[in-house]
Amino acid sequence: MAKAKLPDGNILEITDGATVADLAGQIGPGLLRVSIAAKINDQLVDLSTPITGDVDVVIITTKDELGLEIVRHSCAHIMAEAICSIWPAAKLVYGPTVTDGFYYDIDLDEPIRPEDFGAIEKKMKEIIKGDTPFERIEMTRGEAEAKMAGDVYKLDNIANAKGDVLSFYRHGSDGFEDLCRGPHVPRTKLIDAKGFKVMSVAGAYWHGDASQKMLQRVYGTAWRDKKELADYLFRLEEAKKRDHRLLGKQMDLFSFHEEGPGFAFLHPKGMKVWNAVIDYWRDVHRRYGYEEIKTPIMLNESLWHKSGHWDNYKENMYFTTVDEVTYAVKPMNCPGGLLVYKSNKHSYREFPMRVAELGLVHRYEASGQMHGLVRVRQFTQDDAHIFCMPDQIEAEIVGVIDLLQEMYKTFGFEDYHVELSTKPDKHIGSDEIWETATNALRGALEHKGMDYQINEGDGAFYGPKIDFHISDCLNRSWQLGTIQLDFSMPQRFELTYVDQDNTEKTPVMIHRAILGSLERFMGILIEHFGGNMPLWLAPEQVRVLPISEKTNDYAYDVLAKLKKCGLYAVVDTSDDKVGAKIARAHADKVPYMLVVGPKEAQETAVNVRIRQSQETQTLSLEEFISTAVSKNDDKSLDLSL
RNA sequence: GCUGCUGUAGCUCAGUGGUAGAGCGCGUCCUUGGUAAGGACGAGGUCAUGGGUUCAAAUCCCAUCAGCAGCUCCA
Repeated sequence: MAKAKLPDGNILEITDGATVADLAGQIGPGLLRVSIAAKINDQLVDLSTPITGDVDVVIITTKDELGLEIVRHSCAHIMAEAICSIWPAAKLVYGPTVTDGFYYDIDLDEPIRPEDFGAIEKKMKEIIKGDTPFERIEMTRGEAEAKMAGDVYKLDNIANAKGDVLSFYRHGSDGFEDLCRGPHVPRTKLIDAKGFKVMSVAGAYWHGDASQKMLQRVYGTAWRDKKELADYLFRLEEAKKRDHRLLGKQMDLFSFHEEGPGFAFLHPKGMKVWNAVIDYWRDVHRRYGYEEIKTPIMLNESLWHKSGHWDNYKENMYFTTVDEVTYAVKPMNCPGGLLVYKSNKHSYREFPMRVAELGLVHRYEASGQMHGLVRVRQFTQDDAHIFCMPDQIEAEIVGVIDLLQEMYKTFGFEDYHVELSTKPDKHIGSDEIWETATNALRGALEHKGMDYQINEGDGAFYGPKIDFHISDCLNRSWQLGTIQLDFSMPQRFELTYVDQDNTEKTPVMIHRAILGSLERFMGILIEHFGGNMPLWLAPEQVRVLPISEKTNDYAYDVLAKLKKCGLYAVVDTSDDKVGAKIARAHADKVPYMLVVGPKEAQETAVNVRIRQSQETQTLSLEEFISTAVSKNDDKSLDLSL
């Protein structure tokens, strides 16, 4: 007798060689109906797997996350069959699951188009409704190779597979087979025929290598049922409404033009957000002991030879020639900053020396890389360089992280992730200095108790780094802050300081940015708040809505007082009804709407309605202003009065 | 950069090998209305750009530019 130990501690005895499905049936017929696969001794297996000996068994059902992933992967197989039946020339490459769905990479000369999705889905539904079993077929590596002879993609998959026994899965009335480790749902009908959708198709290089053939990657999503799918599609639509490119247009914050691809034009309202960010940035940097400098946006080409940018980065740089002298538009601020450093002799007594610059840089990004404000060709880095001695590194990194945490918290960002990148194969500097520096970075992160991921070998050639990433409305991750140690620049530029013993030494240089690019940061801010900016960042903070022309005079009085107190206020004297004015103020995402009519005019009061709320409250004008001003000054994220 | 898709009024989008459309916005007028959109009239478009096919092209074809999705890249 085999013994199966269940997660609840119960031990069931079953006939040796009986399958997981038999076991599930024994526990309860209801369980068998929703069972998809199982874990035997932590190994994922099909329901049809026989049980031998004493084992731990966890049965995976449609309700489990893992079950859903198996449904998605099985759905990928079914989509592959559907595509092969429509395009017999299609060659299958690789079809894994991803967040919320799956994709299948396909090599097919004829393009698959969105208008074909309906036909693919129809065929998939037929296959699901045919309710054929997923059968596992095992064979040796040699047999698998013989079976797939001539199919470069599957032979490649076989070569990459581990172990001597490989498996294929067969389903469908036509006996569609695909190389796969499994497991799969036992029968096709375990996938809800109304719970999946073919989403999109895009190019993807084989092996993710741009020198390889471009395949067609067909994306799909699959859920437990129709409702879950509908919820997902709804969430996706809602997320798209937060897109900063859309909101930037709707809220009149910025624009892009064909005349300058990748160059953002900030409109008056966008500038208000921008300046609020910068004012705050300056305030924080003063408090953390930074000086600020400004260096030219273009400098003689020779400087970029010296810095190494010309050798490593010239394809991405802009150049201009005047009077036969070539200038390079800076892609980074450091060389300019180093010239400032070199203008004087420095002593260890000045260290740590923290020098910040809001530097406008240009990088010629390839056309397909541009994305709204978050990937542009001209952007403003909130850069700073810290010059210090080796034993000051860790304390300085801790200081930068403190500053970063304070700023992110003020903006309401809690949900960022941290990566530490270490020495790459191609690098400069001794192993010893790399180790000291990497330990300093790690030590600082640990001192701050931060969770981080290590990217082994992903550092810059000139030093290790810590990056801070945050996701946009569609869960695409973008880098904001970065802290990089640099062993290259101080040498190339022969930076020195005079140490205690009166000898000249080379300082350690730390590059750091907190917001990264102000443009990118603004894009992320907009998405983070869905356009509903907190008071201190709102481009229009208060809108005064007179009930009729008769109270326009009072409305202008209110407006004047608001402006005098430094609030961005506007009055809406259009001859719309107050309901229409409120609707428009909501659409414009104005934090406070002040409705004023004869009643309010008589009492020098305002009837306040807060954005996204239905409630109103009447306050004296004085009280409203003092509360709003203090919330503005405190950078409060909360609008309630 | 690569694959696919898209480009029509300020914005969002219909549309068709034969006279250019809607809603919102904008302007004027009526309306002076108490909390999520009152009414009338009007202005506004070389249908991205350049070629080609055709009696005829905004529509079909090619190229270019720009944007979108994904891939690759981001020293």
